[in-house]
Amino acid sequence: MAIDAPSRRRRIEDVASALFRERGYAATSVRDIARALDVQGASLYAHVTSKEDVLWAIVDRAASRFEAAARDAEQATAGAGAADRLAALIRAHVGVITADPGAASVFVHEWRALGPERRAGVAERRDAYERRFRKAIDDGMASGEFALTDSAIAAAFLLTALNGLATWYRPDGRLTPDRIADHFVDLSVRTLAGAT
Amino acid sequence: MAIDAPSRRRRIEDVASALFRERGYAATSVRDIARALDVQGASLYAHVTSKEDVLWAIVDRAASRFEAAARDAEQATAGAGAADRLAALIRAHVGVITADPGAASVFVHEWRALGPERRAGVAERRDAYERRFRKAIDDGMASGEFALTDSAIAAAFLLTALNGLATWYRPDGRLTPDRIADHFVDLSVRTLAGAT
DNA sequence: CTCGCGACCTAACGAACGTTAGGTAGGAGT
DNA sequence: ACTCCTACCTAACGTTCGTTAGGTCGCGAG
Repeated sequence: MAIDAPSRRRRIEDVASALFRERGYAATSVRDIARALDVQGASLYAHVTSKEDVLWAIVDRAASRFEAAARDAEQATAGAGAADRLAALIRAHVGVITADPGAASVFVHEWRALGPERRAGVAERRDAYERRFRKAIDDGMASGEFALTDSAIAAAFLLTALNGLATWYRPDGRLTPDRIADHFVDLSVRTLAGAT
Repeated sequence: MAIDAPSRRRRIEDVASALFRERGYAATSVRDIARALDVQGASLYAHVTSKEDVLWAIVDRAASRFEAAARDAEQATAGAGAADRLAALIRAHVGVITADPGAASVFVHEWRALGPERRAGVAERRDAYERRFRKAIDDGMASGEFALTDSAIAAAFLLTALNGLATWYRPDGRLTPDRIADHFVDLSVRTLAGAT
């Protein structure tokens, strides 16, 4: 086997990501995933223990990527101001989404389909992740870099706009991930720091 | 029958809206909807011809509301500048979402579950609706009210942020619909008109 | 050569799905 | 009193779902 051939398990998750993104988890059957791999539905169970397990693997990996990217962004801007830190967080967020839009979209939209305990865990990680953005916004308000009357609604506004990228991004689109990140940083800073 | 008692059909659609919003169309069974109404699953078919028909009714009505609200907003700001027109469009959008978050959320997220012909029709109406925002943004760029380098990505950014409200809005939340509209207009204008 | 193993197959399971058929109860209109 | 009509019921249909069982094939290692 070639050294970098993706494992069968991994290829299943990638195909499932794309299908879950397009139709949603509930509307995608195990046989749909198998058909995209030119295989019988039952054959997947040699590599996978359940359908929800595939969803969990996708969501968990995507969550870890977002977390790692945000951690790196914060470390790289340790001494800088809140606006620079937020810009780095946004670039990291855009980078994770564009690197794997399927997984990112599933993470954003389909995690509700998980069982109660896993869903609760994801909700917690999601909240912690959003708090990093929230903190950067609050710090920016405190330092005068941002001019806002309500950081909670600004954070919700911004994060939804950022996450929307997972829905509409296409690798063959007009803009490269870097250009999109540029625009997103620009738009976000305008949103928060507009002249009052 | 009391004059303003909602019809049984309408009550089914309202309950279905809420369930579709929470779990998605595919993950909600006809028997789930029936259980929420304290009725057997098969009993719904006295009022409804199919599950997809319920989805279609919800989506179609929501689409009509968005269209009517946008039309009114444009008429009310016929002589004003692009920024004022966009502000009116945003207020209208927020108003429709907060008036019926279930239907709005289903319109935004679940229309993909419709059959091909209906889905295509909704996609077209959706595009036409978004073009109204796009036009206001382009007009604002032309008149100098907005300072942007790429109206397409700004429109996508903005519309996703606006639509996100359908996901996180709760009637018993901290902010009234009017206050949310104030914030959304403020944030949007900042996003588009930031000092460059 | 043979052994084991990864990858796949067919067949089938019970459960849940959307939907249909046919029937019952009660209230409103004549 | 009789007849609709609305609203609901139980029972069942065919299909699809996620999943299990058991078998086949080919290939690399000993």
